[in-house]
Amino acid sequence: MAFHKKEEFSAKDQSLAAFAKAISHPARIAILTVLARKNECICGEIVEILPLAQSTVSQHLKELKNAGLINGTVDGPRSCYCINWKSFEKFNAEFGSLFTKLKEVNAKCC
Amino acid sequence: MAFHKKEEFSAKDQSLAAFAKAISHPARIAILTVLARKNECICGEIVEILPLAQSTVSQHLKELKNAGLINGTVDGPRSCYCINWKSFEKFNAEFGSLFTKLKEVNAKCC
DNA sequence: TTCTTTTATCGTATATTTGCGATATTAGAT
DNA sequence: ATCTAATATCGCAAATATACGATAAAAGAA
Repeated sequence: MAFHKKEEFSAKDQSLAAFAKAISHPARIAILTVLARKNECICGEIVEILPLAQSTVSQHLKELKNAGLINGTVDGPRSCYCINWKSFEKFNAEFGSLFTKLKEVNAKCC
Repeated sequence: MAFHKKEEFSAKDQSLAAFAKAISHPARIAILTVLARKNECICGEIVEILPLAQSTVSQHLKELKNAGLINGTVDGPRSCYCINWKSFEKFNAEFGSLFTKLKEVNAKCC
């Protein structure tokens, strides 16, 4: 069954995989780009830019937030999101070190 | 419906998302690590190391291959895999530039 | 209070992913 | 030709992801 096999892998691999999953949909990469580009932490503006329904965008935002890649604060009837640079940088380093590690341990093959 | 909305995003975002998806499962990260570490391009050895059935590992290998992250060559009754460093490096750069780009266009918020 | 705007959440449909066992398939060994 | 070992693929079940419309919630404006 499609059961929690994921948990049998190392915490590091799980963490990196979770981060990768967060950015494994073009809509979420587009959202991150919009968040970085706009001066303010938009919300409904994202809906206008993306070819997706409001509820769908809200769901993607939730996933990015759960992954820790963005922060969200409530401002009246609207929500203000922005990139969590700290954790984003952490994941960036984590990913970079995967590549570095792979290269280091490599010993030519095929 | 869960329809091809993905195709409405930029080619670059789609490409990066596809790469992220390829490494969005700890088993696949573990496979990449094994492939990099072992001197030879293992195959069934991976099955022994991972807590997964042979058919499942074979499927993960297929996905990594489809994503272009590994190469596979048939050697008698067995298959020999190794990391495709060229495309892996390409994706690494692509990912790094996402982070760089986000930082560049950013203009403080929240 | 009632209306409006903005966003989150619920319910639902469909698609994809994950995983396994069983069954091909391939090629060397007997 | 038959057996064996290593892999890939098929068929299936269960879980998760994607997407939408409808509805709830929150707070300012009328």
